[in-house]
Amino acid sequence: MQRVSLKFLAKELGIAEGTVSRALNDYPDISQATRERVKEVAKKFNYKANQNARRLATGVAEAVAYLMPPNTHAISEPFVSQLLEGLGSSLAKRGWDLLVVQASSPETEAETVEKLSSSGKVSGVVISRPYKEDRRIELLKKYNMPFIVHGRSVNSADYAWFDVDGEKAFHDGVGVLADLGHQRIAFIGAPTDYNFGQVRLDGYKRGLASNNLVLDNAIITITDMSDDAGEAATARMLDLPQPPTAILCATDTQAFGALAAIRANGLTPGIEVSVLGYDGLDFGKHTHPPLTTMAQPQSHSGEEICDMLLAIIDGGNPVDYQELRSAILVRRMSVGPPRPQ
Amino acid sequence: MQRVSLKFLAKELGIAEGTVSRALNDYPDISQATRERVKEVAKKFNYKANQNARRLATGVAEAVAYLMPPNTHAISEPFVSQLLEGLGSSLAKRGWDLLVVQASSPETEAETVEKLSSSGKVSGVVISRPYKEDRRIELLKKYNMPFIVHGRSVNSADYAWFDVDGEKAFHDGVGVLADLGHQRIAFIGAPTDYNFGQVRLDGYKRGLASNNLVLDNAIITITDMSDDAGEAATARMLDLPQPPTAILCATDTQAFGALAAIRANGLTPGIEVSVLGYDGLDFGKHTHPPLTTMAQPQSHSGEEICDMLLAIIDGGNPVDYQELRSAILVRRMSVGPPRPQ
DNA sequence: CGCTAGACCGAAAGCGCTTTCGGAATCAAC
DNA sequence: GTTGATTCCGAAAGCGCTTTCGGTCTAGCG
Repeated sequence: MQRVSLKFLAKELGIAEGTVSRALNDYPDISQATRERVKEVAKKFNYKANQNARRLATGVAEAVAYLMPPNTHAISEPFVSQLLEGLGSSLAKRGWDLLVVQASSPETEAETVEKLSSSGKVSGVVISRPYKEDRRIELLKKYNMPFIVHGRSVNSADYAWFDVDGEKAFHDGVGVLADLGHQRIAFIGAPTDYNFGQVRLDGYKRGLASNNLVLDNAIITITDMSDDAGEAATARMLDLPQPPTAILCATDTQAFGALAAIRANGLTPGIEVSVLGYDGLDFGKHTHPPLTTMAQPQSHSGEEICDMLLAIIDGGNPVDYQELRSAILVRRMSVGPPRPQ
Repeated sequence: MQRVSLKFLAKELGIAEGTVSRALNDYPDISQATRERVKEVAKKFNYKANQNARRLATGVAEAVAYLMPPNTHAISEPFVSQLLEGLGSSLAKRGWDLLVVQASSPETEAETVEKLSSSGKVSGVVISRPYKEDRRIELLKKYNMPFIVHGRSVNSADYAWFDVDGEKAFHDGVGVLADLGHQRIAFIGAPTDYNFGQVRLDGYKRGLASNNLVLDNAIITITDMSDDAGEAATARMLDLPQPPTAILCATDTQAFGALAAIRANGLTPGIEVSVLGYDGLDFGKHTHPPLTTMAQPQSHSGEEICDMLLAIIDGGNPVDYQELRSAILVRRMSVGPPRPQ
């Protein structure tokens, strides 16, 4: 199979290489006639420009990278999949590529970002779930690489981001529980070196204050975002002299574990102990009982993030691209009024 | 920030560009001394080769693409995430890139494959969940692009693949149900234009035969792979004059829906009606009751698939890379003996 | 001390495309 | 019929790297 290049087409058409290129790229200084002739022959021979050459010549990569969250198994988390899907389809429409890159280890992360920035492979990158202080963000800024973060770090004034207001969500979350009559509301949180972990904790605390509830460290557990961790944390807190009547979880997955622990204790989630999750996973419909949760409006966030990034690549000011969304409550069966004692 | 190129380094070092390149790439005709000197300066200036130039010059892309399954929302399916993660980490170790590409629409799929093959962007591709007759596979063969398919099409003799034996799994699946005493075993399947859909159906039918059970089309429903579809199918079959006592589902997600339909009918899954899923999703632990399922051994399949593909890119014969795995039964609570009538 | 091998490096030719620049051809207008 | 403006295209110079080829220099040998 003869590799069909510009040169080949040019020879075939009897015109210059540069002319073929300009015709294909719709330059205005090419007559309608030759433009059509060129395109026709190109299609006939199924010509596809060599992307590497094109990128080298133009200096634009027409590709963006998604930097996987640092912890392992992150991609299996639904939010990553959702995001990737949105990015992918949005990019595909413009003919751009989506690179998904994983740092092989936390140590090589900086290296990875640097390589991404200097190697010309991509014209922009999106990262998610930043730490409070995130090295990647600093690096990206330093290298002047357009980027957008899905989430925020503590200091988010000078870059583009797309985030859901976790502080508000958790503040309001204790609100719904308190309104139901709960006085002793536990919190299962995520590691606070993640900014979202910190923020959700902050929201919880502020929610307590707003409802004149006392903060009790005994019913606050910071742990990782797995169902097993949620289960262990719940089991422990249920054994307390004064167990909580409701549990607020930083992630749905933790909440799944919480439900299991409650049942294992012979109690009924939603009746004896309420559980409120966060994420809005569809799976939550199928838990026992179905999980009440605060859903991230992530339906088209991938597309939106992509659009924002593209705008920045086109020269937009990152600061103009900061979007804050609100979570919305999905009422299912795991939250109810406290049982009268 | 001065773009640091080979030329820049060469000038800095006072030696020729080509020499710098050869030093960096460990050519044997460079003295130990200059090699070290070059590498040191390269590191000092944080030199990263422009990948586009490199790829253009060498003709090798050092990247592979994952072609997303054609249906929408496919990426949210756990198997895709798992695969992507394995591919990504495996590739990262070698410094290769992972492209995830989505055809913007089914019509443009062929176009997408052709572009992938001709544009020099990648040196190999992996696709999953092929149709019985899959256009992409034909195209990939035609263009002589190294590839491996996750799954198989009907005619899988002449390319590389990695698959789980769905036929056997479903044959054995009706076996475990039959051994428990079930006589009326329903099947909720996936569209049979997907090869895996066909194969699972075939396995089910053969399982019926092996256990001297009659095949009744009334309790076979081919539908799509969502929980809602599973729920609807189950609801319908439960309303039959002779409802099934057990239901075999092509995917766990359908099984989740089946559980819901059974409960909605006032019955208890695992007691009155058994449900056996397929996929081995972790989330199945949290359904009500926990889902018994046949798990795909997908822990490191991404890595394995990557290794196989790389071997083919290195000139290996695709036919030598065909791996068939077996699903394993994960016993949870949704399967039990039929209730004596 | 002259000569032949290596060892090491410089020069240059691409890789396949884009894009600028200028020249030829065409056309209108005087 | 000449001029000036247009239109259209060819030529050529890169983009930043790799890789071949040949030349210089040193070392080793007789």
